[in-house]
Amino acid sequence: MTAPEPVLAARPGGRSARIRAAVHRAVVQLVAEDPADGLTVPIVAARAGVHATTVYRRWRTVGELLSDVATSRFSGEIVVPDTGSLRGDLRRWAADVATDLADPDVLALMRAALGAGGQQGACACRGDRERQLAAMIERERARRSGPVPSVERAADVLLGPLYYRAIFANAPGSPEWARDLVDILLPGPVDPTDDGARSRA
Amino acid sequence: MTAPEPVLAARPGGRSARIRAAVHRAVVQLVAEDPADGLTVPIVAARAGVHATTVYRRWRTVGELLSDVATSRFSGEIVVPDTGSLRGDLRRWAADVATDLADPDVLALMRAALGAGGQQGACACRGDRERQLAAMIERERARRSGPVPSVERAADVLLGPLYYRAIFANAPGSPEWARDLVDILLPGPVDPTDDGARSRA
DNA sequence: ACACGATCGCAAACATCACTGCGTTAACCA
DNA sequence: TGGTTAACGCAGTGATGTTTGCGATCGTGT
Repeated sequence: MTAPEPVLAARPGGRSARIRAAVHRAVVQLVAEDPADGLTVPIVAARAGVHATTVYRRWRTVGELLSDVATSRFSGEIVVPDTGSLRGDLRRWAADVATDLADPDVLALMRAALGAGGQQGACACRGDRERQLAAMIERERARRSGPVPSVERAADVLLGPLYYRAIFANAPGSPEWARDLVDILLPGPVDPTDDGARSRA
Repeated sequence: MTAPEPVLAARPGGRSARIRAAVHRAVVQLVAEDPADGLTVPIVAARAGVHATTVYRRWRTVGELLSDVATSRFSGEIVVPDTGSLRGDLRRWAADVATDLADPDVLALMRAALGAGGQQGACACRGDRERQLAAMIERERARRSGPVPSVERAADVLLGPLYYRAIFANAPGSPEWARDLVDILLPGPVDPTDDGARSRA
């Protein structure tokens, strides 16, 4: 009642932020270098130029650390486009996601987060993407009155193939391929004006 | 030229097979019990009633062990149906895969194999499924002369959503939902006789 | 049934990891 | 600008994981 927000107000100051960034960077590097090799706290700490104790205190286990890194990496990296139509939005967005998933380092991070982070890690990898999908579909629902695909179906048809190819087939799809996935979700003739390709105008 | 197959003929006799089975069973159990907890060789060995040395010698790392277990688990578990039509085959097969993926233990094993096994683990989880898909499509190609979807597209539309829901969304689809995925791959009116549901006749 | 050799169990040595106080640094606030 | 305290560095310790050499066991072919 006295102070505005007294409880649990952390101290995200300069040093903490610097250490957090260094550790995150170290994790990304190490996972990219040798995905199979078991990641341990001392190794990460050494690479980050930080003491292992610090890592143990901020992130209890390697799994939590990986989940945290994955959450940061897969949040805000892609922006929701606004082309004026759902088809155009989805096409550009799918192409962007495909481009992002084409980076081997990203794949290594996702696999590591899935393995060590379990349920937590899985959510870290897909949470933001599904939210973006929901935002685009919700916007379309407000725009038009006709039938709009559900978020679930959009995730099945778009994120399913995208993530499957990247993680399991280890052959990330091209942006063009990803763009065409939208035609599975939205049947009917393709309106040339609803293109997700970078307009040169 | 002298002996039939002299070189590198291992000794897959009774004891080796027994130990292999015990270790595999231990891995499945432990991964199912606590997916996030880091799996180590001593822990697996203790559960299997085998000495850690043996595990270290047969499988060099935990990653290789997990890949091996995943390969065994995801091979031969599902048989390729033969209903007489591609649509029927795929519908029943997709439903079977969905049923298999609904087991939390299977999900835990897949995540662990992805994390520790890397590329190897990923292939272990999808290899047999994609081969089955190719077999069904190849059979259809020999049966009819019309257009038949490619294996790649079938994997995108069927395995993509199936695996995505299981691994990332942690909400495995129902067999009925999986069955309907086939209608995305094979457009046109659904022939009632081409059903993948268990016929009660 | 016998001999050969691959595989396993065992124990010890070694390396690494995970955790715990305590002193020090530096971010936050008045 | 100075005090307060959360967060970090440090060193030591117990626990755990990994490797290696040797003797024993059990499958395999004759």
